[in-house]
Amino acid sequence: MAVEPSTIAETKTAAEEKPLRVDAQRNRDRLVEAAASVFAERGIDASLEEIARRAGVGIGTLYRHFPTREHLVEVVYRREVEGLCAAAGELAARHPSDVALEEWMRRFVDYIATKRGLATSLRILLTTNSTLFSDTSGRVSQALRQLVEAAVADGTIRGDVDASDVLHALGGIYSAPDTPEWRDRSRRLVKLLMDGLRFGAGKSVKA
Amino acid sequence: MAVEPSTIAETKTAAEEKPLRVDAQRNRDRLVEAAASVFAERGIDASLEEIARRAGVGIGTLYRHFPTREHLVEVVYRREVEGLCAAAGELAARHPSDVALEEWMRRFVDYIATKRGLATSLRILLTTNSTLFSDTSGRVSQALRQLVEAAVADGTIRGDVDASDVLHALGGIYSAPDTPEWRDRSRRLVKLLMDGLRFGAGKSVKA
DNA sequence: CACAAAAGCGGAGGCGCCTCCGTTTATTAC
DNA sequence: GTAATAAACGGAGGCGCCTCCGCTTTTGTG
Repeated sequence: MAVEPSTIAETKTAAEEKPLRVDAQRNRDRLVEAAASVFAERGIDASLEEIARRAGVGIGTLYRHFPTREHLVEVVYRREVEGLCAAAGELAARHPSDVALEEWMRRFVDYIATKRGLATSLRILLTTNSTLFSDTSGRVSQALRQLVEAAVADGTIRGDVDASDVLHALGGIYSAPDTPEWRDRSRRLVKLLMDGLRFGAGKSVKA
Repeated sequence: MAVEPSTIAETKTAAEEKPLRVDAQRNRDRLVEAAASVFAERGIDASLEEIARRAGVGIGTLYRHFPTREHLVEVVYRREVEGLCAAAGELAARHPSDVALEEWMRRFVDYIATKRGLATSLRILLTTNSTLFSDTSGRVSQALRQLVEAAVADGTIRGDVDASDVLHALGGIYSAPDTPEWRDRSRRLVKLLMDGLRFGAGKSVKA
């Protein structure tokens, strides 16, 4: 899926199959953008007409590009994963490795918050498109591994853990239903986890 | 479907919880009746408004009785199972036991044909209402057992099989997707199965 | 029977889904 | 540049979902 022409998903589609007419590509991008924000704020059952409206295109255009709601959901989902993974590299480049890891986990939590709503819709997708999940979950854990290994390597977190441990530790996030306090609690969990990871590290960033 | 007027599901609801006003009960019955026939001919996604129309009631009435499509589906489904099980007893009383068994299996096939379409909707139901399945499948296998045991007992079918064998043999029906010839093939399967069951029976009904 | 309260009715109305097709815009060829 | 063709646009229209609430019918009580 074109990991990066100019960062993420928007332009990628151009190179992908048929060279789509420029207006078509522009509209498609707008739709994805609009869909991401509308899904985020109204949930997965948001009105497709609102998405079209917000993208400034007709409803017909939306349907031409995305014949079903699920198609649109999938694209948005993939885009989010893409962004999350790209963030790993950027954070690693810009921050001390433990901070990068912490920040990335924070974003992961937000991402899960989105996906939570998508769950039902994804369930449907998974029956049709089974590559989707293995595909993306592989990418996510790879991104996490990169961060964890870097932090272990330079001693900002303890050495006796690996990426799958951390992923497991984050797993607890799923359990909480959609209570309003869910987000806060998850953040606390991330902080707690980071404290644990930093404890007993070879050295700390700012002694 | 209505296996016959005053045996089954229609009237039962009255006694079940609150003694529903007579007009309400009448409308409810009409709705179930209409739903059964509309679902049968248009599939599970049939318009609820058409059901209301066919029942001769307003759409509001439909929604008052059945707040969601799934509620309505469940009632229809249960009613069908009820009919199928009741048929076992009646067939046993009116026909030689092997003929009763054969006829019942034929009806079972038709029932599955209906359920096929319902599958998706039922999947949703099952997450909510998990008694439904165990409940009904128990009933069905009990009905089958009754027929098989009777036929074994009077020697019209071979003695080395039991109800679960037969149910298993019928299981193959599920495998076929929704080809148009599906129904015919299933009938042939039933016939074949019956021949196998009669073969080597202690005696046959009409020597 | 009469009357009030409770229960139920039904359909208008607002919204979303999705298709269809006449119009517009980009692309390609000259 | 212009013309021809293909690609894409967009929104009207038809249908279904579901809620809401003023009206009707039943039921209980005397």
